[in-house]
Amino acid sequence: MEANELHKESDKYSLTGRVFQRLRTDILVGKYANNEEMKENTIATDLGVSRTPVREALRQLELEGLVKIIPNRGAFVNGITEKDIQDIYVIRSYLEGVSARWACENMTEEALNELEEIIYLTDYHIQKKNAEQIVELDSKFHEAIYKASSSRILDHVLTDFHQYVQRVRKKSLSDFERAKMSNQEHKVIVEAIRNKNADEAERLAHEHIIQTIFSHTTRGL
Amino acid sequence: MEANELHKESDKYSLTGRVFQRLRTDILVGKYANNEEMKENTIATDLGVSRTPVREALRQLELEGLVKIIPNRGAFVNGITEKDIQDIYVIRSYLEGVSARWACENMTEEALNELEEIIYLTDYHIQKKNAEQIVELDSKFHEAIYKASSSRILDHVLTDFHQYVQRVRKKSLSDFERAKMSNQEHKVIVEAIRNKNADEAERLAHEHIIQTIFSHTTRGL
DNA sequence: ACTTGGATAATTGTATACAATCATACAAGA
DNA sequence: TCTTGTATGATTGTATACAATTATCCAAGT
Repeated sequence: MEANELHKESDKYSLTGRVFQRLRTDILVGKYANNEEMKENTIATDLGVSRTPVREALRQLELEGLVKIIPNRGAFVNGITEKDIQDIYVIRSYLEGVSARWACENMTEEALNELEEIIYLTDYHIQKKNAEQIVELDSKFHEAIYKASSSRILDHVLTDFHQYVQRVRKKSLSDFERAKMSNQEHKVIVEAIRNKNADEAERLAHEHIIQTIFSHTTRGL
Repeated sequence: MEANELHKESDKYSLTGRVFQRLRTDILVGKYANNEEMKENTIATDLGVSRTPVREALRQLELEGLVKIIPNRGAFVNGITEKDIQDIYVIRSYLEGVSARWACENMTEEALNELEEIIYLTDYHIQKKNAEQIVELDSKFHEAIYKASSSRILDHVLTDFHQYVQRVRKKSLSDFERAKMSNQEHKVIVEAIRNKNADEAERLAHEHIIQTIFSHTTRGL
């Protein structure tokens, strides 16, 4: 579990938080069949904990839409479909645009330098063909812009969606040709933000995600 | 609590669900000061329940970002600010656009007729100056389009945001001049959807929310 | 006066116990 | 054979008990 994947302090320390993360991952990577019942007792004994943290985790997952709880009946898996992923990308394409726009007004010099450092490092790892690091840096890049938008609402929803798709398809950037183009797109986005060209930043960030969708669908990833 | 305000089955029946709704409303309408500590015991005795449902509700609220839980320390209110509301409107303006676009492909004849019925009814209540009904119909209109987008992801996030701002400012459409314009905008949106003019539908739905922001800020609501 | 240490109280975290609800199976009757 | 009722077991809902952690207070020492 990478550090940037948790947005609740309690995730690190509390049992409930860990159970939540665990179940979320398990659902997203498909360890549960869709509509499968998630019995509190079974999960609890499997994980070696009591029912209490399991219940709390299940109720959190319900809020995220990953499980459906029918009162007095139980919790049932609501995995995300291929269409859900596609939808999320489209939604992200718009919101990343807004994020880049707002970053124009709020991004600090340090944050900008950090972005450029990420781009530089990414170039290196593309050369070395280090898929793992490329994905990691891509996450950092996007989340840095989320933060720079200075909107906790936008940051919250984008981080959620980003993690959502991230977990399902880690393989996105293992096409090194696409990774190269992607990093190039990152470059011009940062340039637009540095020049405080909000319209351009929004358009470029939007197109960037659209490109990502395109490269997915054409390659069947 | 109107029927369209709950998107979890469990809300109706379980104690946890009711406590969740109650605390959420209380936070949004400002019954708790920002950063105020929400002690499990206090809330439990206040509501006449045990700590268990309160804990589960608090953890759900944490996921929504309405409270911040510090492990072994407690839960603290994270109320939404005026800026948060503004941000939500901007985000909605984009996503309502997407929603209208997708509705072009998926909306059934019945759903379209329902939309037109809502518009017709709204005209009536504007004449009668029934603010309550106007707000209610406005919600129905938007949520019908969310549903018609045939995207559970988009529906989920838009419904959340819509409820968010709804609860904070019920007064939005009590300006009858604005309500008139709003309904006019609804009319042309439906027309665009009926004609399956996706670009136009998106643009109009987007502008519609922008107008809403504008009427808020200029009137200081 | 200020800090530090430790006892005590308050609060959260987790587990368990009990109550309420629902699913299943099976038998009785039409 | 099909329905229906009922008993039984399984599962969830809620409350409570206990453990772990943290906050508070006060006294002792510098």
